[in-house]
Formats: sequence, structure tokens, C-alpha cells
Amino acid sequence: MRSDIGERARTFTEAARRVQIIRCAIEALAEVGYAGASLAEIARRAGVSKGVVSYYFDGRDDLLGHVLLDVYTRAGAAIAERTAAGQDPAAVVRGYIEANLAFLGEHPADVAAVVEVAANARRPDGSLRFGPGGEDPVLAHLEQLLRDGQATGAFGDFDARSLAILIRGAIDTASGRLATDPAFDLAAYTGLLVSVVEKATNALPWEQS
Amino acid sequence: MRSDIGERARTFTEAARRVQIIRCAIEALAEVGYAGASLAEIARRAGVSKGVVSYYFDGRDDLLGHVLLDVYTRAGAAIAERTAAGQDPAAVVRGYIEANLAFLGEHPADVAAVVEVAANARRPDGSLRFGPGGEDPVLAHLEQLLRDGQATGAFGDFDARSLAILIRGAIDTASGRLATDPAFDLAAYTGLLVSVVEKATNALPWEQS
Amino acid sequence: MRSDIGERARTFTEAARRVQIIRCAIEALAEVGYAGASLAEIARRAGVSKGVVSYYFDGRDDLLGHVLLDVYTRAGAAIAERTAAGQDPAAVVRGYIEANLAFLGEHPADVAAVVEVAANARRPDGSLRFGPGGEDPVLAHLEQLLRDGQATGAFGDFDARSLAILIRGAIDTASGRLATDPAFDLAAYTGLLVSVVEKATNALPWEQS
Amino acid sequence: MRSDIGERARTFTEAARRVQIIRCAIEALAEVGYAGASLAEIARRAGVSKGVVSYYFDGRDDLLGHVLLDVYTRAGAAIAERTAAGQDPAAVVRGYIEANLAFLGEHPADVAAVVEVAANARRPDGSLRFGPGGEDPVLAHLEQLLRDGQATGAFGDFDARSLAILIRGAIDTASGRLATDPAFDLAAYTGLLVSVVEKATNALPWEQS
DNA sequence: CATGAATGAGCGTTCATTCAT
DNA sequence: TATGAATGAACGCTCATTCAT
Repeated sequence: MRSDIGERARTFTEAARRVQIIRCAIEALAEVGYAGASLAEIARRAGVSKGVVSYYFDGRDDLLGHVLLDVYTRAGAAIAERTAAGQDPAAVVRGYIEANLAFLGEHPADVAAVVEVAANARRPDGSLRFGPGGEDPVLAHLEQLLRDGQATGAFGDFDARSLAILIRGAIDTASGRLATDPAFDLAAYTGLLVSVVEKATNALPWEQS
Repeated sequence: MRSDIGERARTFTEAARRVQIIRCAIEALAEVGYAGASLAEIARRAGVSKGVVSYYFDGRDDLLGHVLLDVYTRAGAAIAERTAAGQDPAAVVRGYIEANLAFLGEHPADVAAVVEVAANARRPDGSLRFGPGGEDPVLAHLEQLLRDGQATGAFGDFDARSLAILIRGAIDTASGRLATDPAFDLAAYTGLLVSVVEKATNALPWEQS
Repeated sequence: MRSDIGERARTFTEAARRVQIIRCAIEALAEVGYAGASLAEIARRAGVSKGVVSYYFDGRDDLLGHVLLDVYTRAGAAIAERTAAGQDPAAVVRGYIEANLAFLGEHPADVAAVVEVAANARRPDGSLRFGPGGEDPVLAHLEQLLRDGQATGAFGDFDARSLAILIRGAIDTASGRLATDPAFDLAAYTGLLVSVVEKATNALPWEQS
Repeated sequence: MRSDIGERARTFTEAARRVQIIRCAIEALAEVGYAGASLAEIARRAGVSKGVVSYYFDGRDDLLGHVLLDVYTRAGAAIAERTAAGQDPAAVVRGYIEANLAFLGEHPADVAAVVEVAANARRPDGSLRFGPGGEDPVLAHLEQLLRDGQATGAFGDFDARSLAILIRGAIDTASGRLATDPAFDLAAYTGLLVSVVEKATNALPWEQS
């Protein structure tokens, strides 16, 4: 069987196996890193033979791509809840940040796994396989949230692209911090980032609520 | 020949070879990543045989450690210039950010190489070799700059540790951005980050709630 | 697959492969020596790829350890038959010598392989891995056979340890002789050694000064 | 310069260098074994560069051949003293054994080095380079001493070749014993071996002096 | 004479992948 | 479906040897 992304899994059993393998891949990536997460290591954690992994996925790269897809899907759903239309832009951006960091706090291994794959998976020519090639939908999404606020006049006149990059950087760095620094205070960090972004987006800093 | 860090290089020729190899290692790390930067690849770029690299360095780990040391040394010197004592804290922090991002703009491959090594080099037990274990001097340094401002009253009352993490995240993300996004405007980003940090550290948010 | 010594082989196929590889390793050790018996050479003789050897054994050291174990087990069984309890001590010692030299004559490559491994396998610190460290059970066993004879009065008063060393030296040297000297007469040598040892252990050297 | 064995060394300095290197090679062989005694290790012990060793000897094999030659020469001289013509055969054989074991006791490293080289140095085709090919002068010498005794009637009727092999085996094994067993009593062993050989060679065992 | 820079072949090992069962 | 046997390529590394200086 080949894993045609986007095609519905044939059976429940099959889907469950795939999920199980993806979960074990995430565990391995988070604990022993990209190079350490060999097929043998992932299979060992899943309690199956190496062949099974090759059977359900079209090789290691395909499996790691599904790790990305899986985590992005779940994180995206959690974030979408907090950035639903109809709210005022400031609340949307605040919700975006809080949802991102909350997901991080609840699923640190998932995020760590995504970071490992995104930073290391490469094509044979050496270029990043999942690198921000061209568009980067994650960044574009956040940038759009900021532009929405500017369009309605709720936000001031700042460089939306740059601020989006800054926010993503501030969010992404928290993953590594969480993994290695037991003293890291995620709640305090969330509060600070929200506060900083509010100041940065405020249309009238001197009359901030 | 062994690479006794801190010991004076025996000859000019030797030092030159070591620098050349380090430069090629940086190039390889930036272009094809940690796993792709094999001894063979580095040797190929240097136009020498694999044995030469083992001759000048005590193995791959030692070479990559020297890559870190080399870049940190040069970046640290550039940053130290802009954060010299005697200035007011706001200028120091601004200088810190500008120096970091300027180094990034001038030496993107060096920074990318450091990121590759720091994110991937692991000990035999699987733990990150250069990971922020315990103290993280880079972060502690920035945190201290912020605390200095708070101590003098130049800065307000914020969580210095969290802001330091935020700033480092905003700086570090710029490396990946620069490497993959040709439209990335480093100057605009620098300006925005400086402005955001100024607002975050401002001692007198007098209209703020 | 790991080679858990003492654990039952999982399948018949696996056990057969392991035996085949051990046999080829013995052949290689006997013919081209310790350094020449590389994984590639052993794999070549077995008609498989290098990876197979690593698959069935936990590296070269583990394989060579199993060579020792395998030969010792078979030789030990052959010797035990001839040194069964209940016989008089002189018969036991004679049986010991004859069984050793008979095994040598029937399995010269096996013994040569053991000699290669025992003489050359070293720990990372340089010390012999299978060297007579501390007790040397082979020597101790023979020494005990001699002491048993002394205890019953069947043997005279000689230095049992020294005679054991002498006998082992006389046995071990026959391996190299057999391998390189086509004129070596094993039967005559066995007869002489038995005769010499009988004189040395004789309880009644009544005409002796 | 090439080391044409048998040609007189050009200068005193040169000869001294060669002796120094041979001495260090012996040391290395005795301490870290055949594989561990690399050119680099030998050069390190001699306090010179690797090139020097290659300069004074025609490669590693040539150097190790000279190690053999050097030790054999010195041991042979010591043995010759004790086996001078004109003595009765029993004294000659006794002298041979005592001289061998005395040399071993006084120069254990030299003998250990010889054992390492003789057991491991091989030709490209895998055959032993210094193995007892064809004649084995050492063994033939001892065999002749025994035959001399038989010819004069001093010794009885035994298989001289076999007894020579036995004696050599008993002597050679003492080297390994001495190196690894601190409790080994060389004097006692020498006494036992001499006594055993006297019994074995005695023309009239029941009238032994 | 002596050095040390450099090579190139071979080492043991790992691992993604394939495939017969 | 699932296994595990097997491959083959690449890895980091060591070492005897060569050679310009």
C-alpha cells in the first residue's frame, strides 16, 4: 500500500496503524531528534517491525511529512477556534498567540517534532523540504490577521509582514525553551508577548485602553 | 595533530588550513544542513581529501565545535562593540539588537551554520551537545542587559527573562527568514524589533492602563 | 537483531546463519589472521554482504567472542568425555592430553582461530580482552586435575601449577606446528607428551635421587 | 635511505637512531600489541615524527622484521654462551632451557614483542611472514642439541623432533604467563622444566643420578 | 636529516529500502 | 498484512605511505 496523501484511508484498522506510527514518530523526534528517529527506532516504539512502517508510508520522508501534516492539522484546528471571524482584530491576534502557546504547552512533543522535521528534512539536492518556500502559509495567515486589523482601523500603521515574522519567531522559540528549560514560565511568557503585540499594534499608543 | 582549543596554532600554514576547513564547513552546513555536511562534503568543498579534515580536527564533532566557537567569537566581538558600558540602557539594548541583526545580514551563512550545529549536535546519549543546558549564556547576557536598565530605572517593570527570550526568538527567526525569503526586509525588521522593544521596556507607559 | 548470548536463537534460519558466519569467521581467522579477518572478508567467504554480519552479531567483537565460545564449547565437550570422574588420576590426565591433541588434529582451524582471537582481541584501553586475566579457567582446570592426583597419592610431589603451565604450553604450541609444518607427527607428539607427563607425575620415582 | 639488512650502517648516529626506534617499537609491541603498535605510536614513543621511521626503515614491515632480528640476535648470544661445545649434552640442554627462560625473565618486553610480530606479521596473501616456513632454525637447533646427546649415548631413545617442539612450547608459553600472571614463578617453572626434560632424555630412567 | 602535510584505501558501523515468505 | 532477512551506499575514522620543503 502506498500512502497517497489526501486519499481516504481504506479501513479503520489501517488508519489506526498510521496514527499509531505517526504518534511514535513524534515521540522519537522529540526525544532523540531528527537523526535519532530512524525507522528502526520508530518501529521499536510502535512495537512493530521496520517493514510495517515502510508498508504504511512511502518511506521515511513520507512518514515525517505526515507528522507535519498531523500536527499542523490539530494545531490549526485549535488556533482556528480562537481566531474565528466576528471578533475584533485585537482579540483575534491575542487569541492567535494564546492558542499557539497553549498548544505548545499542551503538546510540547508534537511541536518539537515539527521543529525537528521542518528544520532538517531536505531534498536530495540539500534544499529544505518543508522550508518556507515561496509563500509560507503559516506566516501569511498571521500577516493577514494583522492586515485585517489595519484595514478596520483597529491597528495602527506598522509593517505587518515584519510584525508577523516577529510574532512567529517569539512563538517558535518557546518550543525549544519549554523542552530544555525547566524554569521557563509559559504563562508569563504568553502574557508578555500578548502585551508587547498589543503595544505594537495599537493605533494610538498614548490612549491605549 | 590534535585541536587543542585555546592553544596557539603551531604554524601559520596550519592555522590557515584550519580556517579554510572551518569556512567550508560553515558553507556546507548552511547549504546542505547538518546531516549533509559530512566530512566528505566538507573536504570536497575544501578541495582536499577526507583525511585532511581528520588531520586538523579531532573528528567531526570537534570541527563543528570549532565552527560554533569561530562564529560566536566573531559575532560576540561585533555585539560587544555596540553594547559597550557607559551608554544608557536603551541604547545598549538597541545596539544589541542592531548588532545581532547586522551580523546576520552580513554573515547569514555563519549564523545558519551555528543554528544547524546547535540544533542537531547530540551526545551519544541523545541529549543536545550545545543545547541551552542549565544556564544558556547568550540568553543570560541579554537578560542582564535588561535587568541593568531596570536597576537604573531607565526601564519599567517587566519580566526580564521573558522579554529576553522574546527578543532572542525574534532575532533567531530572522536567520531562517533571510535564508529562504528573498523578499525579507532586514532593515525594516530591525526597525520594528527595536521599536517594539522600546515600547516593551519603556519606564513611563503613562497612558497605559 | 542482537546476539544475546545464552538466549535461545529465535528461529532455525537465524541459528543456521549464525553458525555459518561463525564457521566462515573461523576459516578466515585461521587463514589470514586476526587483522585479515575483517567483516568484509568474513562476509565474502559467507557469500553475503557486510551488513548481514552486523545484522546477526553485535559487531565484530561480538562475533569473535562467539567464535571463542563456539570452539571452547565443542572442545570442552570432547575433553570432558575423556576426563570423566571415577577414573584414576593418571588416566584422567592422559585423557586430557589426548583429547586436547585429538581435537587439535581434527579441528586445526578452530584452534588456530581461537589462538588468533585470544592473542589479539583487545579492549579500547589496550588490554587483552580474552587474556588470562586473573584466574584463567582453562589452566585452573588442568591444575586441579593434577592436584586431584596428588591428593589421592597417585601423583608425586611436584609443582602442580608449573606442570599445568608446561602441559598447556606443550599442547598450545602444537596448533601452530600443525598449521605450518606438514611433517609434524601429531601421534608421535601425543605419545611423547603423555610419556613425559607420566614421568613428571610419577609417585614412585624410587630410583630417582 | 633504505634499510638493506646486512649492510653496515653508515654512521654511528644513524645506527643509534635505528636502535632507538627498534627499542621503542619493542616497547609499543609489548604494551599495546601488534595492531596498536602503529608507526605513529612508535614515533611518539621515540619522540620523532612518523617520517623518521619511514626514513630509517623500509616501512612498518621492515621495522618489525628488524625487531625480530634484534631480539633473536641478543637472545641467541645469551643462549650460545650456555650451550658452548665441550660440555656434556645434559648440561647443554639444561643450559639452553635456563638461558631461554633467564632471557625471558630479564627481557620480557623483547620476547613479548617477538611473539607479537611472529604471530601477526603477514604477507599480502595472508600467510605468516615470519612463520616457521619450511625449516624453522630455532627448532632445528634445539633438535640438534638433543640428537647430539643421543649420538653420544648420553640420552636415551626418544623422538628428538617431538621433544624439541615440546620444550619450545613450554618455553614460549612462559612469555605470555609472565606478562599476565603476577603470581607466575619463573624460577620454579625453570626448575620443573629442566627436571622434566632430564627425565625425558635420560638413557636409563631407573638409574637416574 | 627531519618534518608534517596530504593521500587513499580500508576499516567497522548504520540505515533506508526491498522483497520473499 | 506483517515479518525479518538482506542489500548497498554512505558514514566517521585510522593508518601506512609519499613527498615537498
